[in-house]
Amino acid sequence: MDVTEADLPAHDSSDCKAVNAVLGRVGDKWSVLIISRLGDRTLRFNELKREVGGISQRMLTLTLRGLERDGLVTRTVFATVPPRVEYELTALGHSLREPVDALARWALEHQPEIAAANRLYDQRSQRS
Amino acid sequence: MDVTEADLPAHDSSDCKAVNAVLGRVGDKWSVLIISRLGDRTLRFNELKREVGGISQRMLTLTLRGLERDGLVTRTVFATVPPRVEYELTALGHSLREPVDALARWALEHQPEIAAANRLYDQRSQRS
DNA sequence: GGAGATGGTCACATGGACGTAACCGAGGCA
DNA sequence: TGCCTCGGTTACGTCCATGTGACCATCTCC
Repeated sequence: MDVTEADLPAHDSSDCKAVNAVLGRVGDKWSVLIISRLGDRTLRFNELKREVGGISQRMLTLTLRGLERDGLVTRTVFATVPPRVEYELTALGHSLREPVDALARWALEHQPEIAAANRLYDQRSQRS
Repeated sequence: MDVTEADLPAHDSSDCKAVNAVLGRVGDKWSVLIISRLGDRTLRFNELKREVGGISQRMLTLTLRGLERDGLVTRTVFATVPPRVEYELTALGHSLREPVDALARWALEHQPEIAAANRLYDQRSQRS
């Protein structure tokens, strides 16, 4: 049987676009970190900022807006003073953690091989 | 028990770097497409260029170099004339397909939800 | 009265990602 | 002689993502 077509997950252009959109999100360092932090509990804007560490206010806002737009997090404003805004993973956001964690596990598992390949490659290119 | 630490896949900074390196690769549109194309058979440079479609020669070279450096593909030069160069997934490269395909499957599966969330978000922000 | 926290927005700068096009060297072919 | 293919490399330009720092309004606390 011909599996060459069947086991490519994204083959037509519309599928490809959807996959690339998700891949773009996942390729984004901040999105992944935020989803990871939001995994166990809801966090407020500045809590998130402190927890993630190193993210600028602007990027946090932008990233959260993107995640919200994709239906991965919910934003809840409490009209207290000072204002309080809580971010929480949606069910969709939680379900994304599974494949992302799988990828992270792969990265950790194969990190030594990648590092070794890097060293080998750099050694060779230096020799030339 | 306290699982808040245990089930975060990347927590210390070195792990985080490794994960981000892989996430960067995966977030790269071309890398994923190339790995996908190389999944079933080895391809030559221009075959790959034609198969992927829309990639510039420069980006193909750069992306392949990156993948080679990470030990995901092998580059084999045949000293024929005209020269022939074949690219092939390594075992490591093949193993990466599994989590990446999982992510792609997630994307396809949840594409309608994401699209719906997008529409809803855009509607709301337009109303404001 | 002034500073700080909260959750942003806006203007600006900059670096890196990416595309475009030219060039290359060896050989086949007309 | 000159053009084509293959598999690049290099120079150059452009655009977008991201960081920086200022500003805002409101309330509390010192």
